[in-house]
Amino acid sequence: MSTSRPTINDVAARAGVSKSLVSLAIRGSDRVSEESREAILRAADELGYRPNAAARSLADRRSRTIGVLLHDLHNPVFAQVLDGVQEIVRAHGYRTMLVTGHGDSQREREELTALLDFQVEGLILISHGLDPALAQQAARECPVVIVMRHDITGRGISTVCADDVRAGSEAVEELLALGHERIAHVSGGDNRVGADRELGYREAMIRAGLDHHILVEAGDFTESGGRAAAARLLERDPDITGLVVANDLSALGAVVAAEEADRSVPSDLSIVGFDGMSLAALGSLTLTTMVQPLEQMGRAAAEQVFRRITSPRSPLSQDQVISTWLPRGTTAPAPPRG
Amino acid sequence: MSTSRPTINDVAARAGVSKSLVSLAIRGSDRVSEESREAILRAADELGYRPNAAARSLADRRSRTIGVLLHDLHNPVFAQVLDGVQEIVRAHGYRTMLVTGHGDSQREREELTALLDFQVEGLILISHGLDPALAQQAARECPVVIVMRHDITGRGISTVCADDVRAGSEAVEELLALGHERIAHVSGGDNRVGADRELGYREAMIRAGLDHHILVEAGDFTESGGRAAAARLLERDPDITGLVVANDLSALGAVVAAEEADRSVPSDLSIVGFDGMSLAALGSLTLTTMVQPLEQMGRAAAEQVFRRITSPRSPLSQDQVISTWLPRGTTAPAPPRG
DNA sequence: GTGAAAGCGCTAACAG
DNA sequence: CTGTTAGCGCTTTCAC
Repeated sequence: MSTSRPTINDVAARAGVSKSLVSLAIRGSDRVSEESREAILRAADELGYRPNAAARSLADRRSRTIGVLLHDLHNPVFAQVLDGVQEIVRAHGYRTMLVTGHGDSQREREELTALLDFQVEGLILISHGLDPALAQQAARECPVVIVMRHDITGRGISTVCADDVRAGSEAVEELLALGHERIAHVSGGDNRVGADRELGYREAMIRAGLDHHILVEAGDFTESGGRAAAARLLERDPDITGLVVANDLSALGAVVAAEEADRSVPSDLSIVGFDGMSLAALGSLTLTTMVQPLEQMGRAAAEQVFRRITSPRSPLSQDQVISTWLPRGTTAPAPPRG
Repeated sequence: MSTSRPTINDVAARAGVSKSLVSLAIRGSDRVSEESREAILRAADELGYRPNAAARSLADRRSRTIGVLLHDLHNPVFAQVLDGVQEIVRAHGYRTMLVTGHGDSQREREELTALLDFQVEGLILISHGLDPALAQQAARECPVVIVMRHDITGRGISTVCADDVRAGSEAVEELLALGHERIAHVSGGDNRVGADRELGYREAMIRAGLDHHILVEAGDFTESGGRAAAARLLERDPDITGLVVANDLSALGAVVAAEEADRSVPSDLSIVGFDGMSLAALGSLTLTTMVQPLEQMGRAAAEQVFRRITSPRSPLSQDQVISTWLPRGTTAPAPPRG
């Protein structure tokens, strides 16, 4: 059991050398004689020695750890971004320490604090509901990269985002191209990503001269929120033929609402989401969506963190990635006017 | 920037006391005079002091951290278990350190090693493909609780599992009750969870005198694997009316395969999954499934870990939870015999 | 090459 | 109540 693990001293004793030499040998320094190295490695192996990470990061003053705050784990979208992050972090020989705040700001603060207490060397924040003050505060202690929220800026903060306004407009424009006019919107609630997509929707509608058809109900990026909001929209205006929904997860909810309202998708009603989440293509239901390059965003974020760790004076970046239209099973030409 | 955070010494100096007293005050000991406490807390606050987690866990010889290994983050099922885990871990004032192995055994070993190097006080392993040797090795260093794999046992290992054999049988029996006879199975590949569910399927078929209709194709717990396996089954025997699929994720894939084979679900073909994953109810597609109480399993696992941390000699448990039939949109009475 | 000594920031006796 | 003294396990000068 926890009969305390062997320490560097045990190895040193067994190999008959000093602990400094063990330290060097373990980390593969070349200033150790072949002979000593062998003895040390063998002793370590026999003892089952492995360095204590806490001691090392204390002495080293670097944790070799990147902290990642995720909104939550239920939306697979975050997992996709995380994959990109992990790939780069691992490549640098670092580890990632993952926490989630479940969209609760207080909880996010606690978790972030815990990461900082652990002396993470960099922070990647992936949460659309993130409190800007939190991020700015964290940025005083280590490099911070924010994914999906370009509006949070400040000293020490970089961002990796899609152009959500443009994506919002493009979703509308694609529906327009399919002949839709009565296009409503399920928004993403009180946060910048949602607000931007909604803005894009509104602008595109106005540009198309369809201001009078602008119709919005608030969702919250969850499946149930999207379902409820879509239901309200369909009740307010049964003539809607197109629905632009703030993200894929709530768009899946909107599909449910559509069926409950006896609208068949896509023949009666076209639905578009955002994100390109991996599980959005299921069964009969393959969601049309504005895809974001999620893994790529994760990689970009991690790369930026390491750039800043390596050269703290390197410039802060504001990466922007491109969202693209991915037509699948929930969109079709507008039904003939009734 | 990282201009080194204030330490306990800085606080002590500023408050005009010794660092031991600061240590006590910070942790809320009552052996500190009201006067000193105030001075210390104020100094700490002014300096923005927060204890260094690495130093603390080194001196304390406890990390107050529970390590969690997850198969991967793309199957929302794991997120649900994790929620239960986190709830309990937080309640104990501990933190969780989360890693994933993406189903790769070598990678799982690395990540597990990293957790142990960090001196986690307990380990919760949630990965159906887990290598038993890995778990047993880890159990020599700290209490280990394995979720979903009752077959991995050993000194220091507890388990929290559903009775997958029974669940497998029950899925079949429910289909039998709906009048199905030609019931095939998409398995979960080379791991015990999958094997158990398959065994349950086989046993139930045999008990029903339907051995000659036993038909199995191997999936791998992924959506695409389920889709491919289901497609093969439908080709091998077009008369199948029921499909028991090893987990929800692959069941969703099976639904796609069914539609591609022009079988309509559930009127032509009933499909059952396992797990009760939150995203299995989407749009027209609400999957019938054998639900496991995922959050509860997570809580049970965490509670067991703390029980073992608190009293190392407390008995190893083998918790078993109940899977229940949740009929939804992908099952229906068997079509009349052609 | 190798070892002795001095910390990293914190906790934990043990005296006062 | 409070300060002193030792470490926790590891890295890192800096002599030899």
